[in-house]
Amino acid sequence: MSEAPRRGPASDATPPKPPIRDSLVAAAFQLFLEHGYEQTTVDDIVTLAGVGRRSFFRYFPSKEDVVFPDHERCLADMTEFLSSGTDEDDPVERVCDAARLVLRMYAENPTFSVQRYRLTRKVPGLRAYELSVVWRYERALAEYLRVRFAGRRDGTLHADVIAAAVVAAHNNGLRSWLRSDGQGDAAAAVDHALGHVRDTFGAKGAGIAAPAQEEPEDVVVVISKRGTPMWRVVREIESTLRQD
Amino acid sequence: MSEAPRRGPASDATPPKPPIRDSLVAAAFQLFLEHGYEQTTVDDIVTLAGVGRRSFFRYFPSKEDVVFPDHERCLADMTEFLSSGTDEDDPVERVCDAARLVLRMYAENPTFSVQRYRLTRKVPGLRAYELSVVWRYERALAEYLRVRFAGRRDGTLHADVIAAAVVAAHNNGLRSWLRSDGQGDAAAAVDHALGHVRDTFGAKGAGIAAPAQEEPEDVVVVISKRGTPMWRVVREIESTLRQD
DNA sequence: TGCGCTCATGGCACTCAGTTCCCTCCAGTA
DNA sequence: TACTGGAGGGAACTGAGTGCCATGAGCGCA
Repeated sequence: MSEAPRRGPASDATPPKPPIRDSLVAAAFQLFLEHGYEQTTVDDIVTLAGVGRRSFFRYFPSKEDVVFPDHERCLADMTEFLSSGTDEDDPVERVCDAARLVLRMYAENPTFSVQRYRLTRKVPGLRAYELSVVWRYERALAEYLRVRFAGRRDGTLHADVIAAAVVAAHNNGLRSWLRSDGQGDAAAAVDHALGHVRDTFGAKGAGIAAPAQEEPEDVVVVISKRGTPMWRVVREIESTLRQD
Repeated sequence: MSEAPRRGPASDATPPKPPIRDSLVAAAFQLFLEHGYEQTTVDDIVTLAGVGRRSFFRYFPSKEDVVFPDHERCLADMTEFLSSGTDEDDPVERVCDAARLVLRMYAENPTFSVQRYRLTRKVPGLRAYELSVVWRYERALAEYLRVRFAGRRDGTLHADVIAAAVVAAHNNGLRSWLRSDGQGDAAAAVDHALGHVRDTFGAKGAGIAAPAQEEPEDVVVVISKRGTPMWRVVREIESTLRQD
């Protein structure tokens, strides 16, 4: 049956009865796959799992959470990974490696991940929930990059764009692996996708248009197409001179 | 009181009684700002608006939707804008312009947009809803780019990454404007942010601080001391451009 | 004029997610 | 034995969202 995701850091010796949390996840996925997500009520789940209804909401804040039982831990792992780096790390490489942590979580339980992928694709509520989870990953990456790019002109803009690109590339690779029913090489797909991001934004790619980083401080260079409307040129200048 | 968002394409002659939809939006925002989103029930809204509870759910599929009353139309505008382009259009320019459509919607009602921004920042449920809206914009951009990049190696990957970058840049500019309580220049902020995306991904980088490998013929370079009065800079540019 | 049709609205009751409050059970302990 | 604290169970409540039906206004048509 559907494999339960990894336990928390509790005791590893639980031979006879699986802990309630795992029972709930297993029961939920069995029913979701059999009758659909919306057709399954929380009462159905707790009945199958043999626990009280109140206990469900003790382990999962909402019905949606039971579908993503390990994202909270993964997010904690990611923030810890990012905060444990040094200033020597290339920032883009670092966030790419952080994204690989998420991939690893998915790859640990291929059939579970594929089942969940099929569920989230067809249930709008679950898709929305997943978006909010992905958003938290993206925020974690962006926060890290904002710190690393602090002081740089348009640092937060760089951080936000690169974080979004990394997440998009990761998801592109991840989804192509999930669509293959977990048959292909997940790491290869994501590495390939992240490679493009690194080529675009990475250190040797010279970054995006870092304006005047090497210029003397009191000079601004504006390059504009001949024929560009004047109001647009003025607007560009104004927004550039405005310090963030 | 809180300004109602733009009507649909209905009759423009409705002097005495605002249509039910607008009454609901106005009543909802009044209560949300006064007591908070979660503290306000749908019953409160319909009572204040003077309509039946059942009518609320006829106009808005959920309580969250009343906070984003015009996104559906904007999304339709965007998809229509994208599908009405030609193959001559630069794809990156096109999606940047599509993003500007969203900005225009926000800029049309500054105070409404700022109020909504404050709400979505503090209510997790609304934030999640907004994420799902943004996701649909991003999907529309990515779909367009996938078609334009069809046949190209890693076309869908490029499409996904660029769409994500455009959305992130747009949101970066939009948020900075929203944080200024709608005082700053929204278009300038977003143009500036999108300029970086164009410089990173665009075919011809014709923007601020573009990597200056362009044909000199198309390009004007203005060098100016920081602190120079704006009128002097503008005059400099104008006189330069007038030379043709 | 009156008949029937359609459509917008209101009202009522229902399901179900999520919460609050309180209960029991059990382990450890003095 | 009594005390205590935490884990779990259960009843009742709130509120979002839905289905069903009644009402009433407008409208074409005989």
